[in-house]
Amino acid sequence: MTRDQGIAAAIHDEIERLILNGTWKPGQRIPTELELTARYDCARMTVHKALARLAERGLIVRRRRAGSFVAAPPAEQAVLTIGDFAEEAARTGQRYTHEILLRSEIPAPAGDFTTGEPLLLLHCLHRFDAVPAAWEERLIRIAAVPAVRTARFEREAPGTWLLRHVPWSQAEHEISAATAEAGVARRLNLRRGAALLCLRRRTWHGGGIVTDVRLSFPAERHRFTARFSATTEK
Amino acid sequence: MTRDQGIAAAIHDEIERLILNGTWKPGQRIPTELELTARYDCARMTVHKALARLAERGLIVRRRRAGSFVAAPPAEQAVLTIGDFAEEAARTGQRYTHEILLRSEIPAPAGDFTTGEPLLLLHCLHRFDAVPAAWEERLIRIAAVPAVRTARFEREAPGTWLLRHVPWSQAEHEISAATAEAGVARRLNLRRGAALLCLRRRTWHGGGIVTDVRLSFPAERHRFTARFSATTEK
DNA sequence: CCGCTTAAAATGTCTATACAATAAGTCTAG
DNA sequence: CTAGACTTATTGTATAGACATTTTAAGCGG
Repeated sequence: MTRDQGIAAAIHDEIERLILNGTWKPGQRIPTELELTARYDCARMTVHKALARLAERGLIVRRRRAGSFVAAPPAEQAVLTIGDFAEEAARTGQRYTHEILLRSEIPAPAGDFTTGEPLLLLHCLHRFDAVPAAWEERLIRIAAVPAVRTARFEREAPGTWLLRHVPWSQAEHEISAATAEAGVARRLNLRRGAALLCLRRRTWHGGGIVTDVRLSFPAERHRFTARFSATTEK
Repeated sequence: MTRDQGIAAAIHDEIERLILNGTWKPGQRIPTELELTARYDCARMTVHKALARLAERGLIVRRRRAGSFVAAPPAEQAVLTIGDFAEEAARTGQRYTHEILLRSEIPAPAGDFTTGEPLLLLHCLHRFDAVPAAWEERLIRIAAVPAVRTARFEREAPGTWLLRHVPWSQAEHEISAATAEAGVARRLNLRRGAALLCLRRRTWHGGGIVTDVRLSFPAERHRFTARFSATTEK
């Protein structure tokens, strides 16, 4: 991370280090741009760029006339990466397969969709090395992705297919736990009442909802992990 | 978001809009800095600043000599905000209380800590409106936060107290589901075998682990939600 | 047609300067 | 002592120019 070239990057990294190792504490005022300009013997714009980046990343807060201050540590945040199944399997050397168990066009129920609008309903079972790993129930608004009508989802699972067909969407995620009722338990090869880790994701594009998916994972076979660092390690 | 002042901000926002609404598609080449300089009738540095910001946010990819391209949409990511209990309760108008049920100094077991090092072990029950909402088991490395020895955790829960005493740490989160075994079930007033949503968080500062906490939530009373937008809505 | 060199296009960074915007501090009148 | 006006320190943004860096593309010799 410190291998970046450039004076501005060096200043940025050095100040970041001072903040992260506690030398400069939250609330403390840091030197002004002019002082840093002198210390590093460079142009003010160069210092400014370094500080602007630190401010954008939330490590410092800047106020005109008052100066720059080390920010208070943020409320705990976690950046979850919801991996693509195929990708995840590849990483762990497992074989991934999926199977569409239901495919049906239905009118939208009340809720997030415009009632009555045509939707595609899919049920899909995901397996890692032939063992059921996730159960997916998905609704897709056909008007948002007309091509979905002819998609067969044989090579790609619906989620992966959509990622390629709906660029730059927004999503809302909800993670919860539940106990398996009979239908899901049978699909996932669990006993009724087993704990499930559930992920619901609704995806939007250009103001309209695109898809609403619920994924259920056997508790002992899946977990979400996230590393959060103040420095948003890239 | 578009209320920012300035030419660079305006250019940034306009290009962002073109990408998000699909006018400029992933992979597509966007105009060069020089072309944009002409289009917006401003200095190259101004355009550069706008594009650099878009690149940092991951909406475009820039390659010298080749040009700038709309990036492929990222793998699904979700930014989870793990709210402070007290804060969360205040937001929903509930009354939050916590109770320390165990406090004990123990030598570190094998694992993430240096074996044998003195730790503080805490068990804590969190309640919303007197109803058990979360069960916390926490280890704190005393050497990392010596002040913890004298902290009483009467007004503040351990997590909140630590946030104030350990600035700018890093953390790793793990979310899973489980079924309640007897001890936890009793604390949370659940029947055995009920589904739990579990969060484990390990926090580091300056190279050393600070605390390792496991939180268990009754499945039907808690969920994590996260909104992800390409635009990292602040 | 291949591999090497060379030119050039595009982005990356820095400098120096100017002026704008904000808000903390200071002074003054009452 | 306080309200309001003024000063000024500090950050925010823009400009124009210079040079560095990277990598595609072109040209050329074999």
